[in-house]
Amino acid sequence: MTGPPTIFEPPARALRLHGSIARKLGISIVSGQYKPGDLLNGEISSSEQFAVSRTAYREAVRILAAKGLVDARPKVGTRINSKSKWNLLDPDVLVWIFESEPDLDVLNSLFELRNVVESAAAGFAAARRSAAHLKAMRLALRGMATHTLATEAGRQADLDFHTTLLDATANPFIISLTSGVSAAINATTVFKHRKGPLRRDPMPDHMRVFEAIAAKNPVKAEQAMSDLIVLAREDTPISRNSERRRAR
Amino acid sequence: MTGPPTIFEPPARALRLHGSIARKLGISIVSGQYKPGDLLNGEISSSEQFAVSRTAYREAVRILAAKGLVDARPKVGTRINSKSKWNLLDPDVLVWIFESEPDLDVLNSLFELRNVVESAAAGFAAARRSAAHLKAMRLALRGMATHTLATEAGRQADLDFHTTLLDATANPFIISLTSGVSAAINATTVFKHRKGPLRRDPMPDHMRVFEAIAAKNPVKAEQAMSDLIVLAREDTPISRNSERRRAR
DNA sequence: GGCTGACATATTGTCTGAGTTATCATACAA
DNA sequence: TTGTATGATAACTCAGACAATATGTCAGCC
Repeated sequence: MTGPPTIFEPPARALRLHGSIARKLGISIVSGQYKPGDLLNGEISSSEQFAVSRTAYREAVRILAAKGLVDARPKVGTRINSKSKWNLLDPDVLVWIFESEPDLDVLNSLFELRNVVESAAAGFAAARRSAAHLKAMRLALRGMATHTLATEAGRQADLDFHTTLLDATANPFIISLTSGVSAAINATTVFKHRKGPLRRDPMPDHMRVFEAIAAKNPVKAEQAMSDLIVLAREDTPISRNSERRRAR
Repeated sequence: MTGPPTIFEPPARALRLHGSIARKLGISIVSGQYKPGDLLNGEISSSEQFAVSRTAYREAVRILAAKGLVDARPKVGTRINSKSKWNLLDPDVLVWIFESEPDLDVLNSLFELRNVVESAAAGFAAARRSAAHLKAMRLALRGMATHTLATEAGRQADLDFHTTLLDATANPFIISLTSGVSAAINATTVFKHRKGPLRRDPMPDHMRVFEAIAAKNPVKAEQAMSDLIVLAREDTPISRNSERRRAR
C-alpha cells in the first residue's frame, strides 16, 4: 500500500484550457482579488472574457468548487466561499498561494503546521521505518550534500528526504500531505535563494533527523525535525508585501 | 478573517447530477472497487452507463481529478491515481471513505493524525483564544450536556466545540482542516451509536480541555485534548469488515 | 400590517453532436 | 540503438439549445 520509494511519476503534463483557467481564477481568489462573498460574473460573460467556451469555463469552476474555493448555485451565481471552507492544504491551492506572494502571517502559519505534523511524522517514522526507507533517506541526503539546494537535483533530493519520511509513517493521511508539503518546501526554498544566495548549511539539521530515525528514537527524531523546521523558517526571508490586497 | 462563531451555513443543497456522479465514482474508488492504475471506461460508454450526458460525466471527472483521485489525459484515458496522490483530508473524500465502511487501519490512522493536529491546536488555542471563543465553547459544552450525543442538537454542539477550538488557533491552515475534522467526528460518532446505545460520558474529557484553554495553559490543553481523542478512539467500535476489498 | 402562495426571472445545470488536439504505439529511417 | 514520421484513440473544446432551480415580487387573504 504505502509503496516504497518507487518514484515513477508522470511528468506533469501541460495544463489544458480548463486547468489553466481554474489556475488563473484560483490565484485571483487566494490573492484576495476576489473576496469571500463576492460573486463571479455569469458563465456567459466570464467565458467570453476568457475567450473560451462555456464548457471549459464551467469545468474550471467545478475544479474550484471541488477545492472549496467557490460555490455555484442556480439563480444565485458562483460565490467565493469563506476562507474557512478553502482546502488550503490542497497542493494546487498551496501552489496558487505561493504564486501570489503570500504575506508573512500565512508563511508563519504554514511553518507552524508543518512543525506540528512533520515533527510527529518523524517520530512515527523512527518507530516504523523499514530498511528500504532508511536506504532511500540516506541516498537523498547524499544527493543534497553533493548537489546543494542551489541546483534542481539538490532540491529534488531534499523533497525525496521529506517524502520518504512521511511515507515511513505508514499513515495514509499523513502520506496524503506529501504533495502539499512538497509544494510548500519547493516554494519556500525558491524564496530563500531568491533573496540571498548563501545561507546556513542545511545538512547538519537533516543529518540529526536521519540519525534519530536510524536509531529508532522517536523522541529525538521529533525534536530534531522540529529544530529543522524552525531553522528553515528563520532562513526564509519575509516577503515584503504583507499588505497589498483589496481590489476589484 | 477568522470570523467568530457566526454560524450561518447554507443548508447544503441537494447534489446536482455531476455531484452525485462524482460521489458514486469517488466511493467506488476509495472503497477499492477501482484500484490505482485502473482505467475508467471512456467518456462515451461511462456517460451512457450512468445515463447522463458526456458534459455531466466530464464535470464529475473534473471534480475527482481536483481531489487527486484520478488523472485524465487524451489517448490514455482516465486513470486512478496512486493513493499517495489522493487528498484524503478533503471533506468530500473523507465522507466517501466513511460511506464505504473503512477498515480498522484507516480509522486508527485518522485518529492518530487527529491526535497530533488537534492536540497542538488545543495548545495554540489556549494561548490565543479570545473571550468570544471561550464563550462559544462554553455554550457548546452546555449544549452537549443538555442534549447528549444521541440527538442531532447534541452532536452539533460537539462539532461547534471542536470547530471553535480550531478557529481559536488563528492559523488558517489548521482552520481549513475544520470541515475534514467535522466529517470525521460526525461519521465516527454515528458509528459509536450504531453499535452500543450507551457509552462513557464524554463531558469530563471536554471539560478538562475547556478548563485548560480558559486558564490559558497550553501544556495542559494539549494533554487534555490528546486524552480526549484517545478515549474517543477507544469508544469507537472497530468495523468488523477489515478485509472485504478487491473487486471489479 | 403581516402572512401565504403563485409566478416571473435570472442563473446555473444538462443535453446533443460536431470538430480539435494531445499522446501513445508502431513503423520506418539513420 | 537512436531518432523521426505516421496513425489511431482518447480526452478536449466548441456552439447552441432547452431544463431545472432558487430568488424575489406581488397579489390576495387573514
